[in-house]
Amino acid sequence: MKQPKQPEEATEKKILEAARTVFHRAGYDGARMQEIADEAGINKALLHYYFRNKDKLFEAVFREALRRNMIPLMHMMMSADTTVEEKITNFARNYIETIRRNPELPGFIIHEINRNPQRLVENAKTEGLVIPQTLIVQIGEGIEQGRYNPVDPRQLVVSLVSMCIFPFIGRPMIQMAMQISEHEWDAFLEERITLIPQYIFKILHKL
Amino acid sequence: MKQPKQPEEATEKKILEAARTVFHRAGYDGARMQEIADEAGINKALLHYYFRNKDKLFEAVFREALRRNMIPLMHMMMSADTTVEEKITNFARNYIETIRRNPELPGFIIHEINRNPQRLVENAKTEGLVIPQTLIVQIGEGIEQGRYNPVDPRQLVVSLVSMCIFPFIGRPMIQMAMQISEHEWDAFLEERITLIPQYIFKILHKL
DNA sequence: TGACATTTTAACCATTTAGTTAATACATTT
DNA sequence: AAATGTATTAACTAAATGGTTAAAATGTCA
Repeated sequence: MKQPKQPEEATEKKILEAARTVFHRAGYDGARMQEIADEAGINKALLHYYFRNKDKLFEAVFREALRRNMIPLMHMMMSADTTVEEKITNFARNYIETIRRNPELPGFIIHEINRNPQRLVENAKTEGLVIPQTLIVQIGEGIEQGRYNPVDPRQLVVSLVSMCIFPFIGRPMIQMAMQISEHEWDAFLEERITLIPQYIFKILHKL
Repeated sequence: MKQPKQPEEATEKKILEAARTVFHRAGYDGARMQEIADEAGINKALLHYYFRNKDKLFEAVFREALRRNMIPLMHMMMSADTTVEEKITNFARNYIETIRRNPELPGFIIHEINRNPQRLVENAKTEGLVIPQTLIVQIGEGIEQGRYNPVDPRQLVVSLVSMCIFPFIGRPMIQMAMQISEHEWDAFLEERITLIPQYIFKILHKL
């Protein structure tokens, strides 16, 4: 009568997927253990069997989200063998195309970090999330060599990242203010992939 | 023995202030009516006497937050008697200096809008939050007249707004990634007030 | 097959939380 | 000062919620 036992680890996976869905939509405070259990199609007690409590389950979801969100950023800031221009172009495309498939990700992470900034610090330690400054340094060198306008590299990078991330967290506001229909939204995002690097280069490059 | 009755409306004000503090910090789901009562220094039942329930109290806080956050935006997009350049410069200064005094505001609003996008639509109706497109039109005209580069005005305005708002919601991430100390943060923000318009003009203005 | 370990469930428990009630304090008007 | 309406409180209630327990189902392997 009962379902057969799941093959190896399948349950844990189902739980994590369900937890991701619910936590991403509702945040830690808005998420209910019962809802996660329902979403996973299992008993609530089984959640506690696999993950001792809500905190532990959340932590697993948060860690994965952080990784998924930060990896494109770290890749941009690091990879030694690309030019400034390549890093910026790749980042815009890479980030927007990746996050597009999980558009609630940035909002989730940012909300949870602001709810408890300490968590970021601790995860940074254990997960080795030290963000390398290669891009910043590279821009600095370009300025010294007179190839770029004398901008503050940090301000420029923050602007780049802002322009890529904000549309995902501010979508309803943007759509309303700019009168962009649901139907137009995808094209609007797509356009940004190429526009944002162009903007940055206008700021960076000497005329 | 008991405190004397408060002068006229003072209690309602105290409650709203306390509710603002708590809701802004914790969001709707994270806020506790008891916590708000404590913060206001009153009995929990008094909350329900002034505002029938949590929803009604929250709605009051949310409406005020929305107004405070959107007014600078609307002012920029509207005011008939300023140039494109003035609108952009004023907005960056006005928005950053205002929000700086309530840095949790954008995060609060964005989180709550994403939790329930419908609320934005309804508030827009009742509060008359129809955002005028004067700035967009003005930029369009400037392009037609050959004074500006042929950019998409909406993309440009979204970029402007992104650069102004994101630092407030992404602060912990930015500080960590860019290695900006608490002490340096204020100066970093201050710099953006003038930098952001410069960036925008580089994109907009013909060389 | 049957003993043993692992996985899953139903039912339960303790605490928290939004909201209510009924009584009390206070101010105002007569 | 008595009467009346408003503001405030302490104590309570019902529902929701995270977590537990003990038993049942399932798989493994000697």
